[in-house]
Amino acid sequence: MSAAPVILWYRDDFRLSDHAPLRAAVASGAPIIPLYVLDDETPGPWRLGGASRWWLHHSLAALAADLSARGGRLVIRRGDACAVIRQLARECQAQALYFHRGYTPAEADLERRLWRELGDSLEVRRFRGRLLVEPEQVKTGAGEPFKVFTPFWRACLSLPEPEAPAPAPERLAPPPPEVTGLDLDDLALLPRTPDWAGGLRDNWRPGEAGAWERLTAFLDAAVVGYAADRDLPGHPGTSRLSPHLHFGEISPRQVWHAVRGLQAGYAAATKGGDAFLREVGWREFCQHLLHHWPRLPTEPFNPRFAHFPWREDEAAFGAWRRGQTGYPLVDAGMRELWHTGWMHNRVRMVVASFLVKHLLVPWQRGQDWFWDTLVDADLANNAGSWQWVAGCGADAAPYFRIFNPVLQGQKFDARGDYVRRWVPELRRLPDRDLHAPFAAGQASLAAAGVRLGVDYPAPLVEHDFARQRALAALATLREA
DNA sequence: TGAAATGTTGGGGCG
DNA sequence: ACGCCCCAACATTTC
Repeated sequence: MSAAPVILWYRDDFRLSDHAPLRAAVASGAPIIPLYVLDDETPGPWRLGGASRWWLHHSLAALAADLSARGGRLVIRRGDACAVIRQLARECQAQALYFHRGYTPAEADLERRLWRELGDSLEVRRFRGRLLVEPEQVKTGAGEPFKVFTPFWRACLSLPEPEAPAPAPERLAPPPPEVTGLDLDDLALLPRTPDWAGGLRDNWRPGEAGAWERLTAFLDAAVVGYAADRDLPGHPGTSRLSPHLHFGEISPRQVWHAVRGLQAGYAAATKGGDAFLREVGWREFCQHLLHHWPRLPTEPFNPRFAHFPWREDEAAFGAWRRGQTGYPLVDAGMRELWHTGWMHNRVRMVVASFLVKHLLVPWQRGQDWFWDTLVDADLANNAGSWQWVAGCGADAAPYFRIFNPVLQGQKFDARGDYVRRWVPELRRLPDRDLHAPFAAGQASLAAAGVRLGVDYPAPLVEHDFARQRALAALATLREA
């Protein structure tokens, strides 16, 4: 007579190592039902985007394989998670439900419902593990949540060191054989007609092993120069861990300890490692912000911006999405995003600033596009970062800080590697004209085979005009 | 995790 | 030799 099974509910924590709910399930000695529930039906603005669906498919495939290798079996179902779990628990007489705490409003709601509806019949246990620091662990002197990053991060760093991560269990007891689920393919997560995922396949390896491959490669090479090189989009100076962290294929605690471990024996990694962990800190900050301000993805954190005179300009928004603004750095970024599902962070700031300030398109529209196209699309990071760029967020860049896309290109892509890669029609322009083809001489354009307005668009707006217009729009907020 | 405008300074050309 | 102007180069302020 085997014990009643434990349901191990997976959601954006698709790993076996450093996984407290899994460890507890193994320790219970009971059969384990690793469960993933795709909720595609519940209406809501944050249904998974296309790139996220692609990643999810492959991450689930990797998780299923990793579980099988240890004797387990992933069970996939679809529908409202609460209803699915209730049904499954009834089917197999489960004794318990273990899962990681989530921080989005929808996840928090779901957890409350689970407790209310199933708490009497099941042992419902929630674990921490998707963040370094729980929202309740850090508060300002006044007892409020932090609204400024630097003191937030200082408070995080003053806490005791995060626990050392635990290894993956060697074996786990399989679910009862009568428990069935869907095939991964039944979820229809992959793009079909057309299959636009070629660039994603070429650039990414979803899953726990792929996450460690990235982290290891980063710590072996790029972390030493990270503080400066992370700003160069043409240089492989960043970790590219963001999608792996979003899907929980690696935990921030594992990243933390890997970096600290390296720093302990290798002084050259001190500065870069700290700068890198600070970026992990921004992730924590955004997750905390969303926890405390659930309307972060829809409403400006700074309420004054509710009256900002945004423009509805579908043509300009379309040109931005397609990478046809006439500013090479902006266009390179948007094309990198479309092709690979990712964009270098420096360029994310520039393209976002361009949309919000040069075009005056609401930041929510940009957020929507990123949500659909980024493999690391994350509700908290996306909302926090767009609000930061737009100037209405917590600890935001002041609205009047307007990036000049030409200067940003000359400064961070001086040799043009990045622009030439993603905007090949400009490849033959000399460095001095590459970031401003509209200002190049006729001879230079002709020599490079570029006809403005034919091979490459003229600028959507002129920078000086757009800058003045954005500042004028901001001025209306002060009057209001 | 800016950029542009404005102010200041100091070297050098020139009458 | 001297004052004047120009204008980088740098600093400060403003948006």
